[in-house]
Formats: sequence, structure tokens, C-alpha cells
Amino acid sequence: MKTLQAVRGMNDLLPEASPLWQFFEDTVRDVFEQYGYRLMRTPIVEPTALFVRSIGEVTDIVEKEMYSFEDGMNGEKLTLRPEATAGIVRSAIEHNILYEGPKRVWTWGPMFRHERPQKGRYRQFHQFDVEALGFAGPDVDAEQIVLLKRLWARLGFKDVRLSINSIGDAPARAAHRSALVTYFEAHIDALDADAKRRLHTNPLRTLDSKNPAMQALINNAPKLADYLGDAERAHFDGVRALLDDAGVTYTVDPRLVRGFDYYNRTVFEWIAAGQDWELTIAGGGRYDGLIAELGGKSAPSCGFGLGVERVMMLLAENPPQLVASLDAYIVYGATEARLAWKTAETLRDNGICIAVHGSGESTVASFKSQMKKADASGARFAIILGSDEVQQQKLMLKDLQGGEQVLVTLVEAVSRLKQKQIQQQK
RNA sequence: GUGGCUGUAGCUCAGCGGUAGAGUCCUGGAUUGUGAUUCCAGUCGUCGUGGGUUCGAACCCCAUCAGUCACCCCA
Repeated sequence: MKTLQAVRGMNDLLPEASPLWQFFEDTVRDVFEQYGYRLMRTPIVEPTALFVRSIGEVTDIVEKEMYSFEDGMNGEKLTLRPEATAGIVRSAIEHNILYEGPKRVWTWGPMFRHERPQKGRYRQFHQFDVEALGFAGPDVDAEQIVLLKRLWARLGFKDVRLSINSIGDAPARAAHRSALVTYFEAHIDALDADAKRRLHTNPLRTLDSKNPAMQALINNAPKLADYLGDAERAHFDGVRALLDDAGVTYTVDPRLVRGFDYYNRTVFEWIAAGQDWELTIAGGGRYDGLIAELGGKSAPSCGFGLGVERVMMLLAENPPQLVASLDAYIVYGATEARLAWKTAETLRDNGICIAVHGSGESTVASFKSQMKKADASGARFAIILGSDEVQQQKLMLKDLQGGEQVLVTLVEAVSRLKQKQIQQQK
């Protein structure tokens, strides 16, 4: 029989890695909630039209990276979500959740893009996603940026930097774009192959070209900043002023553009550097027109996505000290198996997290090997239950970090384990 | 989607036409019921998969799958 393997670009999360993921997820939730964002969840599958209309018909994502298919039952055109914002907005409109005013929400889960996999880039990847729906002011833009700064601090990240830019509103962007196309067309002989190919599809990307021969041309190209109106400029200045107040350092990167058509005004990216890589770990911006575009009442909004796998790469390079989830691991002699099993259940009644050594079909492993398992389990204590302990109606409680062991009653064991739980929480 | 590099034990990798290896992990023992270290012994493989060349292929060739890097693009 042929052994099956995971679909290309889609990864398994193995139990060894999950404590770190859980630490990260808990921290993220904590910070989001601290800013008043509330969880909502939307389906992974959405109508294909939702993404075509929100992300933009001529983007790479829509043209060649979406997992789209027809429902075999009724022929509906469906797509596995490539990003989170569209689904949130669809849901917000459908349930009219902005009826009572603006709302801060967050969501998370798997996203799907059919790209060629690389480090930090997968076909199924996970994002946390934060959206401030119906807020027009620059304060929420800045709020989301400082929220992320707080998150990096909580995670212990140091080499993280921020790029921001204003891409203006749609008319300014359109005017700049056509000026850019005109400019490039006038210098068509100086363009490299990529730039020619992108001339009419994505001329903005050419501004980001790494080709040294193009730099002079790019430096003299029309600047988007020159096309911004007073309101757009004031908004961006507002964001910057708040970031300055918060002591956030950033660089304004005129070349920063984003892949989705719905963005306007503020866009930002947090970029992290690992030992041999540099990747955007969070990116987002304002999308004032999207909700109206998708049929809702106009509601200017701002949001960002956070790439979980990429953050995990950084976390894994400098793992935090994690508190063991198990308080104790119980080991026992052959004749004490039933008692050990029942004792563990009694301890759980008292709020203790405890694993019982799993037995073979007819044999009980030696104390030595059971102790090795106890050590490997990450439990703080081993509880030893053998004939000596049974005779005295007590348990041997061994601290696996210090090595001290004491003979205690069940009640004493509970109170000692509880005490350690409280200490660890501090 | 294009191009380069790489797939050998659970993990990290050596071997590069002639009987599949090391370290680690795991199991048992030295250790009197007790997890580090040390020492001893042992288990573990369709050499990614499918074809081809050859007396003989982990090794050479082709295809394919996967990983990775550079593009494209992006979280």
C-alpha cells in the first residue's frame, strides 16, 4: 500500500511543538482582549465572488493562488479563504453587527494560497486577524500598530522593525498610477523584463525592484505622496503623531504597497529578522471603501493579519521558559496499578493535572523506566506508589526539579501540589 | 508558475557502482523499587517513489513526489 503524505505546503503540528504554539496563542488572545477586541469566527469556505470583489480581480492571489472549486452537489462556486478580512466584512454586513456603532473584532485560523512553498510560506498557513470596523480616525490605525508592538514585547522579540506608508485614497492612487504608467512608457527602453511585464498589471511593484540598473529611473518616478490631498495627508500625520507619542520607531517606506486592492491610506508591515531570514510577520492597513463595496453601509475600517508560522519561527529561535502543564506523573508497582489509577482520578477531582504511566498488556515497566517517562513528561513532580507506600497509606512525592522527596498523605500531596501551582502562576 | 540545490534509522548526517553505517533517541543491564552523567548490550531502514542502464544501483540516467533557496508574489 502506498503511504499517504500531507498535501504539499500543508503542515502537521506535532505534540512536541504545541506548547510553544499554545503559549503564543494565549499571549495573542491576551493582548487583543486588552485592547477591547472581541473574537468572532467565520467559515473557512466562502463564495468565490467574495474574494474576487474584495481582493481584486487582477491580483495574483485571485488569478492563480486560490483554492477554488465547485460544490459537487449544487454547482456553487466556492473558495478556501486566502485571507481573513473579506469573511469578517461579509459577516459584519450579513448580520449588521455595526448597527450599534463601530466594533473591534479579531479572528484566527487557517488560510489557503496555492503558492510555491518556502520557509515561512505555506499553502495552508495560519493568521491572527484584527479588524476595527467603522472607525474613521487615525487613532485606530496607530492603536493596531502599538498593539503589535506590545505583543512583540510580550513575546520577547527584539529584532522587529516597522514600515509604514500612506497609499492615499482611490482617486489619488489612480492618478499616481496613470502618471507612473505614462512615465514608464516614456522610458520603456530602460525597463527590465519584469518591469515591462508588470507595466500595466502592477506598475507599483516596479518601484520595489532590486535591479540596480533601474534605481535611477525609479528615484525619478512620480511619487505617490505628491498626489495625496489634505485629508489624506492629515490622516497620515495623525497616525505618525500618535506613534511618536507612544515611542514607536518606524520608517516611512514610500515603496510599501500591499497585495489587496481594498487598502487605502495607512498601510504598515512589521518585519522580523531571524538568524538567516527576514520576513513580514504582520501586515495590514486601512480599507475605508471595502464594506460599501461589498454592499454594506459605508464604514471606514482598519485591520491587519499576523502570520502565525512566521512568528513561530522567531519564537522557536528564542524559546521562552514554559511552565509545565502537568503537575505530576504517577509511577507504581505491579500490584498497585489499580490504586494508582484511582489515586490519579482523586487528585484530578482536586484540580491537579496528572498523567498515569500507561502500562503494557501484561507487564508493568520498571520504576527506572517509569521515572524516565516522568522526567520526559515535563511534570513538576513524580508520585511514587509502591508496596512500601501502600503499607503506610501514603504517597512518595518527588520534586523532579530539585530531587527532594517526601512521604505524605493524599491530602498533604494535594495541598503541596496546589501550592506549587500558585507559585508557578506568579 | 520559472530556475538551482537536497531526499539514507524517529532526529542530525556519513557512504556515491560490489554484504546499508555513525551519533542521538529508544529498550534492557551495571544500580539494593527512583529521572542527570558514565559504562555495557540490543532494536530500528522497501537508501522519497516509479521506471531504465549494468553481471551487480543508496550511488549512474529519466520521470515523479516532497523539502529548500532565488525569482514571481506575499503573512
